[in-house]
Parts: sequence; C-alpha cells; structure tokens
Amino acid sequence: MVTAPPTDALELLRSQSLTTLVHRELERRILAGVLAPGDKINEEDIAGQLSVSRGPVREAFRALESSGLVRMEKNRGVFVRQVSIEEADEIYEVRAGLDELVGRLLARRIRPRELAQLRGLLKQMQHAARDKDVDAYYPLNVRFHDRLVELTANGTLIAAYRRLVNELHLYRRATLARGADSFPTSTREHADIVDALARKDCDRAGRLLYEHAMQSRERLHAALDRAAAPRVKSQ
Amino acid sequence: MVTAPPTDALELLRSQSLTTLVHRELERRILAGVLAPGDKINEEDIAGQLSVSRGPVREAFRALESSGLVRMEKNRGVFVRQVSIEEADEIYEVRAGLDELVGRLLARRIRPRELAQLRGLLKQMQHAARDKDVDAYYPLNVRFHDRLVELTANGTLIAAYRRLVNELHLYRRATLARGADSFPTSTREHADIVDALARKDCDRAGRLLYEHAMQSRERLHAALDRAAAPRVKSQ
DNA sequence: CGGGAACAGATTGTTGACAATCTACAAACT
DNA sequence: AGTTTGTAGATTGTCAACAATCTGTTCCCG
Repeated sequence: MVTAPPTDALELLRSQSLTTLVHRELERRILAGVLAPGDKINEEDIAGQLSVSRGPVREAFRALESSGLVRMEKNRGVFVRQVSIEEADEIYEVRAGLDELVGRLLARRIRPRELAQLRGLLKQMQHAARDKDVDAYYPLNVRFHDRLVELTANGTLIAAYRRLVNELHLYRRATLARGADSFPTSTREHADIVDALARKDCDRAGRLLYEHAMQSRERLHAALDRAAAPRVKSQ
Repeated sequence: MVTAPPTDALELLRSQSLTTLVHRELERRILAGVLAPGDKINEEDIAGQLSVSRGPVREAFRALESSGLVRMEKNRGVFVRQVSIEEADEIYEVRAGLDELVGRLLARRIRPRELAQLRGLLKQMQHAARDKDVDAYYPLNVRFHDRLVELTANGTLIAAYRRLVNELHLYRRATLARGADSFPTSTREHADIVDALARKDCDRAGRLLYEHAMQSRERLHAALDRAAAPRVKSQ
C-alpha cells in the first residue's frame, strides 16, 4: 500500500493553509537571496510556480509586508524591501538595546547545561576563525546570537529580535557585505560574553552584548567604506 | 455641482486599497475595545458592514495577525488575540529594554523646544493627578511615553515600541485593569526622567525609564492581585 | 527632431461562486 | 441514560473571471 507520500501531503494541508505555505516559501527565497532586495515579485508568476491561485499569494504578501520583508505599492506591485544604510543604523541600535536586555535576563537564569552548549558553539567559531573560514563562521555567529536570545525563553523578545535580524539580512544582501560583521575580530568579545553569563554578572553581560552589537555596526560601516560601497537608494 | 463627497471617496480609494481601510478599521475597533480579546470575528459580517467582499477582509486579517492583534485558526476563524499574564510580563520586559534605549538615545539628541513640549505634557499630567482624574491621566501618560519614543526619530524603534504597546493594550482590556499602571504614583518618576533628559545624562535617563517600565509592571500586578483578578486563559 | 496624446498589453484590485471543513443538533444504538 | 453516528447549516479556503490601473510604445503634431 502506498500511503506515506499522499498522507504526508494531506496531513500538511489539513493543518496549514496554502497561504502559510506560500508565506514560508517566499520568506525562504527572500532570506536566501533568490529574491533580491528591490526585486519586483509578480503575483501570477508566484501563483503559477507554486500551483495555487492568486488569493493565497496576496494574503502571504500582506503578512510579509507586516513583518517587514516586502513593500507593497498600490496598483504597482510588491517589491522585496530595500533597507537603506540609515535604516540599517536604526535597526542596529534597536538590536543593541534588545541584546543588552538579553544579556541581563540570561545571566540571571542560564543553566550549566546551556552554558556548555554556548561554549561548544564558541569552540566551533574559534576553529572557523583560525582557519579564516568566513563561510563557516558567519552562520555560526548567527546561531550563537540566536541561541542567546532563545535561551531567555521570552517569546516576545525572540520574535522582535528575529524580525530585526531578518531586516538586517536584507541590508547585507543589498550591499553584498555579508561577512563584514562576522570577521573573526569578534571572537574575543564572544568569549567575554559567555564568561559574564557564567559568572551571572547581569550588568556586565548586558553591557558587553550592547557594545558588541554596536561594534558590529561599526565593523559593517568600515567594511562598506573600504569597499567604496555602492549606494543603496533609500527605499 | 456635487463634487466634494464623491471626490473625497474616490481620492481615498485612489491611494489606499480596500484592504488598508479594512485593516485600519479593525485595528481601531480592537484597540477601542469594540472587539474584545477572545471575540471571534466573522469574515462575512465584517465584509457586509464595510460593504466590501471577503477578499480584502481576509488580507487585512493576515496583516493583523502579523502585527499580533488577532490569531487565526485554520477552518475555525480569526479571534481577537488574548494576551495572558505571562505574555504581558514578557512584553513589559521587552518594553522596558526599549524604553531604556529611548532614554539613552534621547538624552543625547533632545532639543530645548522638545523638552518644553514634554514639560507641557508633564504639567497636564500633574493636574490630572492632583484631581485623581484617571480618565484624563491615562491617555496623557500614553502620549507622554509615545512622544518620548517618537523624539528618538528612530523609525524602527518607534514601530517596535508601538507594537508592544498595542499588545499590552489588549492585555489591559482582557483584565479590565486599565488604569492600574497609570496611577498618579508615577508622577515623580516622569519628572525625574525629564530632568535627566534635560541634563543630557544618557545613562540615568535610560536607567530611570527602564525602572519606570518595570515598576509599571509591578503596579499592574499589584492592582490585579488587589482585585482578585479574573484568570485569563493562556491563548 | 522633440514632446505629448492615445492606444495595447500586462498587472493588480475586487468580486462572487464553488469546494472543503467545522459545529451543533437530532436520531439511533448499546 | 449515555455515547455515537449522521446530517444540515454555517463558515472558511480556494479559485477563476471581471474591472481598474499602470507601463511602454506608437503615432501625430508643433
């Protein structure tokens, strides 16, 4: 009896609406860079590619707009959002504020087992840094910070943080400056952060994370200047 | 010639889609309490009331879901989101973090003219406090804090903050504890905050705002305990 | 030769109809 | 009596067609 594949597909549609699936797929494409900032997204194309009608696609667009990944212009279409350097600065500032909060909350509640996890990640990052392997370092860096936020167990904080990270992702895509803030420069800073967490020093963990985020911003700026960065039009 | 009313209506539709208008109207109703937390919202009802078809209504629902005001269950409908006390605690924590950032950023950039505005608001709040006029005090309090955020001129920060405030609004609606954190207790704190801003003391302004937000949370808790608060089911 | 009106094609906005699912109530069975 | 099954109504999910708007091109006129 052939049951597995159709059961899977039906089970999927029983719990998820087409809109949700379209939403996820578009989000994936945007964050993976298949759809680049500024690109126009055609309703009918997407509908055709995913074999659904335009209704679910339009609903997915609305959700993506609210979460800041696309911009809709009436009667003109939807575009992958372009994050200007000014906006990126704003986002970095807010992310720094959230990161400080993360440090403060986490230092109070973190458990040995979780600390060990972080140290494991840290070790992998140090290896990648020694090898100057930016392609390996970058996702580890993202995972490290995401894990920190996740460990706060504050769902609101996690959602707000991820949203900002997504938007910054768009900015890096637009400027082609992906690895800029993930240069091994920050290895020392990460270790200090974990130390402060281990000692349950709330204020220090918060301050270190705040400064780390702000320095990420500076590093990105510096990288852009070095590269005589191509200008990004403000939205 | 009768031109004014139809011109207005057409002009409105030329720039705004029906979805946007439905979105705004639903948001208004939710925040005004016409639609209470937990209420089920019927697509066809809304479509009928606003004289549009179900398409724009569904799109508006998606946007509202992304901004945290409603919850959608497949094949069951959409409901005004209920914010549990645990979630409210989370939100308060994040808001405190953002408020701290607001204080720090604002102390650096605030101008005399803007300080004067804040002092004007402060004065009105003191009057309302003296008169124990909570109905007057509550919106002033909201405006005061919103103005602070607005003056940072950081669009990302403003958006993130307002979103949280909206969600807290839902919580207060659900628990009927509206005035709890707006009791004149906090008048002194507000004055201190403005002073710190005036002296451009970034750290102090940040710390005061953080503590003010966390104390708002405590006040709300206390008010709920006093009232032997009705339990709110977690989502 | 340059600028603007007019047209055609493509794309989005909106609608109404159809299919799938859920909810509530009633009847039948143990 | 309690539980279960079945059915009818209501509600949501999806689709395809129609209307309105935009974009780019062509043609005409100065």
